[in-house]
Parts: sequence; structure tokens; C-alpha cells
Amino acid sequence: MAEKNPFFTAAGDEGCAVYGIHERAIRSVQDQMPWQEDLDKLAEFYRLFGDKTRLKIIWALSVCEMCVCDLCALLQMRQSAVSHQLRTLKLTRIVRSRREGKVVFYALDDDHIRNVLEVGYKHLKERE
Amino acid sequence: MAEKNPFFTAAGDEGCAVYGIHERAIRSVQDQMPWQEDLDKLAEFYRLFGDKTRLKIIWALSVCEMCVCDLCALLQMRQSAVSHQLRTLKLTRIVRSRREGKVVFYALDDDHIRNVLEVGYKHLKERE
DNA sequence: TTTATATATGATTATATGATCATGTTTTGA
DNA sequence: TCAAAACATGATCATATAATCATATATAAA
Repeated sequence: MAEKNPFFTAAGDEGCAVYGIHERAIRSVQDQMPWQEDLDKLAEFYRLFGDKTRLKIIWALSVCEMCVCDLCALLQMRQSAVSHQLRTLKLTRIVRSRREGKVVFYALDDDHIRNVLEVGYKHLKERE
Repeated sequence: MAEKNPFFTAAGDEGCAVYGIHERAIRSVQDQMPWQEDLDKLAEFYRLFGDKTRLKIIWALSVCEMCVCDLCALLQMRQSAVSHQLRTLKLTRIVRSRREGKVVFYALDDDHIRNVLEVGYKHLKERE
């Protein structure tokens, strides 16, 4: 992996003198890092959980599916704001939707999502 | 919890007509939601993972502790940029630091962090 | 005690992003 | 077929934020 992975090229201009000493450590880390592209995707993924509104939506949907107006009522936010975030979450496959007449119901598109919430929440609670 | 938790007050002006029908669902969700304050903290926590640079730093430190210049070499970024992000991560207790002469080593401040990375990465991989 | 190295940080700037407003689309019911 | 309800979306704007530059601090070595 390390050979094909262009994540690490060489110490830049700012490389410090200690570099030689830690070179082995750096290579080891480099070998255990995912590909740059994957890390970018992963950051993109976490970013979705990093906004109050989206996180509330995600958590709500982790309990049960809800329609847009339910979410508006729950979050006390404008329908437009909620819809925009739902769009973002749908494009990134965090949620899916199904229409029932005029109403559109949203749900988590994936069971892993719940695990993500859990592990973060646990961390928070064990630190209080 | 629901009674003290001011997360949900009432349907706003934009409450839809379906509201009555879903009221029970909303209350159920509301009961299973963490406190607003906790959700805000949780979003803050995830936000830290939602940036390429920070995520790379976190992942690298999940392998082993590294000094600032190691991270600069690994990320191919200016020392200033790396230090600024390290500061953010330290203030939020994602990482801790120890000084050894002129060199400052950073490490994850918590073993949970690794779990967070894992669960996200798994999700990503199972979706490819 | 100078000088150089490693890191930290304040100020600035360019960019990203989230809420809002206005309006468009879809579906139901009169 | 017309109107209203539920939702989607483009444009705009204010704010947040990440990188950079310049500079400060801390430690070691000469």
C-alpha cells in the first residue's frame, strides 16, 4: 500500500532536523494510514455529524422515521432550512426518503449510523 | 427527562396539518433524544473529525505519538497550520502533548477516539 | 549570552457553509 | 381545474473557519 499511496512524499522545506530520527515512525504511520482519498471521504462523512441541525435530524431519525414537518416541529426551524439539510443528508446517503401522498418521510439509510452516534455519545458521557 | 428537557416546545407557525397524527411519534423521539446541550457538544465533537487536516492528524496519532515536525512532513503542510489545528485538538481534549527538549510530542488523549475512527471507516468501506 | 531550532499564536484573508427569502414542484381534495 | 398543503430548491447574505504571514516563546548548543 505504501508504495502506491502518494500520501507521503518527502519532508518539505520545513522538515526539522529531528526528521531522520523519526523517519521510521513516519513510515510506519504512513503504512497504517488509509489512502488520502479515503481520509477525505471520511472527513466529509464526519462533517455531516458536525452541525447541530444535521445531528439533531440524524438522531431523531435514528429513533424512527419522520416527515419533514415533524422535523420542523421538533427542531423549531423553518421548513426550508430543514429541507436543505435533508437534501445534503440524502445526497450523502445518510438518509433515504419515501413519499406518501403529500408527505415525505425520511429515515436513516443505514444501520451503521446509529453506531456512529453511540460511540461519540459514549465518549462525551465518559468525559463529563 | 422529557418534562425538563426544553428541546421541544410546540409546533411552530409552520406546523403542518399532519402534526396531530404524528404527535405521538414526535414525543417518542423527543424522549429518546439527548439534551440539546449534549447534542451541541456532540456536534462540536464530530466537527473536529470533519476536516481533512485534523482527521489526518488524528489518524496519524492513533498509530503512534508524533512531534509537530513529523506531522508537517507527513501532511506536507506548514508548521503554522499544523500547530493551529493541534491547538484546536488540544483544547477539545482530543490530543495531549508532552515536551522533550525543543520537541513537542502529541498523542491521542483518549482511547475512545480510535473507536470513532473505526466505526466511521467501516461504514465507508461497507458502502464502496 | 548569542544563535539556531522547534513550536505557538495573533492578525488577516479567502473560502465554505448554514439560514433565509422567494419561488417552483408535486399531490390531494374541492 | 383550481386551490391549498407539503416539500424542494435557487439566490443571497452573514458568519465561521482554515491557511498563511509575521512574529513571539522556549529550549539547546556554541
